[in-house]
Amino acid sequence: MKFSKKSEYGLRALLELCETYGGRVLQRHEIAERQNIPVEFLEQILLALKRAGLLASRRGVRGGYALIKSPEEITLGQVIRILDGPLAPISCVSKTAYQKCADCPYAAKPSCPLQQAMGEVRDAIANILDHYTLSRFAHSK
Amino acid sequence: MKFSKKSEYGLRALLELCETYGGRVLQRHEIAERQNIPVEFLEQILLALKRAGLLASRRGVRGGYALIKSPEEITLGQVIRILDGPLAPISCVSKTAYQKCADCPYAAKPSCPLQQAMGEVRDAIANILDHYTLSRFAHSK
DNA sequence: CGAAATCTTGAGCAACTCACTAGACAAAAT
DNA sequence: ATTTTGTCTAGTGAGTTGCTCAAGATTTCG
Repeated sequence: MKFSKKSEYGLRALLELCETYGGRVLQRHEIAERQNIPVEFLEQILLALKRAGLLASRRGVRGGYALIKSPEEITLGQVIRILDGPLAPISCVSKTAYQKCADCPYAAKPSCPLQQAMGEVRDAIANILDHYTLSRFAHSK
Repeated sequence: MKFSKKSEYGLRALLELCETYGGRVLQRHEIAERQNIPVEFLEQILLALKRAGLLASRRGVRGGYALIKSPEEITLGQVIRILDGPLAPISCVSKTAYQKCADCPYAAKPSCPLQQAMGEVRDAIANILDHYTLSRFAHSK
């Protein structure tokens, strides 16, 4: 029931990018050094965030990465879903990636006790993370 | 950010055991069949729950497993921690298994933004699961 | 007592995921 | 043209997950 390093590194990297938002770009090695993250691994994370539309990048000599959206528009939930997949603790209660349980005897029935409990958990997690913006995140530093 | 099959199977097995609480014992194959769980795998789960003091067992011809505590006294949080380990999404916010982050630059500082956000998540999860009893769980079936 | 039924223990294993590494390639600046 | 950056794809070692197997211990019943 843990978040991966990917999410953790991703959030820490965004923390740095929030600071220079609207200003200069940051290069991967700058982020990596300040946040103590293996640079090639960080790269994959930054690229994923770029593909998801959160970051822009420029190659070449004065290249680097920059936030493309304002920190108020980005939530921790978004970031974690990009890097770690759905938040739901079991897939039959996921709203973004629902999947019917294959082996659960309650799958066919009208209600499943597990689903009810896990649904509450999912909602609680999503409620926090989908309302926690990067601006608040970065500001609490 | 998922719970394992172990927790899922464990909870489903306890669902069955709640039904016969105070009455007869259940054998692993009965539970396995009804809940559609591989019997040898289930066994490991039942033994873990036994070692944790939730179940009693008897060997031999009329043997089987039975709940040793009342369903009101057992919470989903307890069960999941037994089978899956701590609930916290990152170990630096775990109350039952705290561990200082090795590489985080905020580890030394007075406050860490990640810790604050993840702490809220941890509390929300624990709040639900540590108050959700097996009796409520089984009753919602 | 002895056989059958059941739990107990420990080991093993294939597939997968995680965290990271490496290397070739593309584009931008000088 | 060369250097500096990002881009992409693939690989890899360690660990975890989900499960299987086999040998043993204990209880009941005939």
